[in-house]
Amino acid sequence: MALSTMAPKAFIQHQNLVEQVADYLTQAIIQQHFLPGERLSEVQLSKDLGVSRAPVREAARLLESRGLLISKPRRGFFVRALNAVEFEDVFDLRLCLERHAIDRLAERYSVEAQRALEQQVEVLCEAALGNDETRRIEEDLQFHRLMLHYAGNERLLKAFDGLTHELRLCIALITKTHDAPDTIATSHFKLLEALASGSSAVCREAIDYHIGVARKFVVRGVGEPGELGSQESQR
Amino acid sequence: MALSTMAPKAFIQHQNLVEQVADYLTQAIIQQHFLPGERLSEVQLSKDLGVSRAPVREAARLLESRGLLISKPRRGFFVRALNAVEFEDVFDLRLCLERHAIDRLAERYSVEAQRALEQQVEVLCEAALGNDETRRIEEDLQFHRLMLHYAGNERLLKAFDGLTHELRLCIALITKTHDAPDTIATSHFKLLEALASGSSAVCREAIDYHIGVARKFVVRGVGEPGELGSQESQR
DNA sequence: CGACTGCCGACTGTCGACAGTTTTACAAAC
DNA sequence: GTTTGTAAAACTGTCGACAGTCGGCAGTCG
Repeated sequence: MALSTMAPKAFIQHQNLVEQVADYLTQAIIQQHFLPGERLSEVQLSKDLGVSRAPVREAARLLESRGLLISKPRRGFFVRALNAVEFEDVFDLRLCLERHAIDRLAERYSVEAQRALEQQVEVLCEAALGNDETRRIEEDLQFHRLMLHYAGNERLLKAFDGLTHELRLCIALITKTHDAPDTIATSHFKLLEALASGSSAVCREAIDYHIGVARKFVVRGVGEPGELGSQESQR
Repeated sequence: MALSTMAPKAFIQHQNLVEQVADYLTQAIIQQHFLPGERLSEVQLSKDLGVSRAPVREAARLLESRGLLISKPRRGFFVRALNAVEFEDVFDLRLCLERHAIDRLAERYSVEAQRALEQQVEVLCEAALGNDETRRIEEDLQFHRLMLHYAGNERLLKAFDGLTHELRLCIALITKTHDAPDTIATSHFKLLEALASGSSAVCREAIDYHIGVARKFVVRGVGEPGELGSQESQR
């Protein structure tokens, strides 16, 4: 067999049914095939996907932990609905994490990190010129993931990853976030400049501005508060 | 019936088996009945607890999302082991969240928030005098939960709650964190003073000091890096 | 005509079982 | 003694099924 020529990491995707179902559900929610607040029937999903209820349940639990679904005991799972306050909260938390990250990163800004970020900005700019909105968003998020990664705190990155699921939901709920390509480029270049300067204050100002722009784009157009968004405290 | 005199919220606790199993597992891990890195057998747990494997699996998934367990495909669940770096990361993230929270809280410091926090400090001081170490930790965490809550960002609080599970694990892995009662008291009173001052800089200094002390107490005595702690990136 | 009560359908929570895979134990060969 | 190959045992991933519960609807009483 020619297996030796392949990447050492497992290529045969042993992708669990759970992950497949989770991916399917995530896409369906992001693309609004399920409306916010809608109830998801486990049996219906099992039938549609041709699997049993066990993986569907586990996938739903996974999406619940990611904030895309809400579980109500003996009632089932509902698609998370976000009101304006929750929108603000998500972006505020993002600001919190990224402020900290850029601060840490400025302290330990290696050439490796610099090159990786510059390269990602190029990829992002290229994506911004194309028509694929989804890819643009993903490359944008990837840039920020890299920032968090090189900040040197994996737990911080994990928290950010947890937030990105909701972030994608926020972005998806707004039909148009299409910035002009040059806006995207300069906005990210400013972050690189700030990092290169090494100044904590400059970095903070840059990230505040950067996220402030994104927030403004998204928050505009959010209407009524949905009542399904906030799960009550569980202690 | 005298039901009308009781709280309107549901009294009969519909506690799922999943939650019960999750609580049991959490306690067992915190109290080190399961050692870090140890493999958990689903069938064994089902037999021990007298339930089927389904709720055990779901509870394990829940604890995985909380960072107390690690799942390896086709291998099962393992108790999370934390190395020194991960310890630092947890406290660094905590610092990140609480810095942001105290900043937000200082902007909107209501008398209601002030009274709630002061009351909680009293409860904490009382707990510090007793012998119940667990209760002291819980009351301490509860104080910080209140801070996050009154900061006005529920998503921030949720992130903190997610972190507290790992935080408890960190604390549990250290045998002695026993601060003197007066240290605990003054440490928290300083936070109240800082909030009352309304100065962002003062607040930041106070929270940095507060968490710095806690971190020092915990990080000391962490030895070898455990290999099970870091799950590789999944994208 | 409105409110309450009991029943019905649908669904979730839980269970036991089967198939495929990983681990372990053991024997054989170098 | 170390390594390799094989087989059994244990375990996870998945499935179908049953029981208890929830929401809605019809029937009944005031």
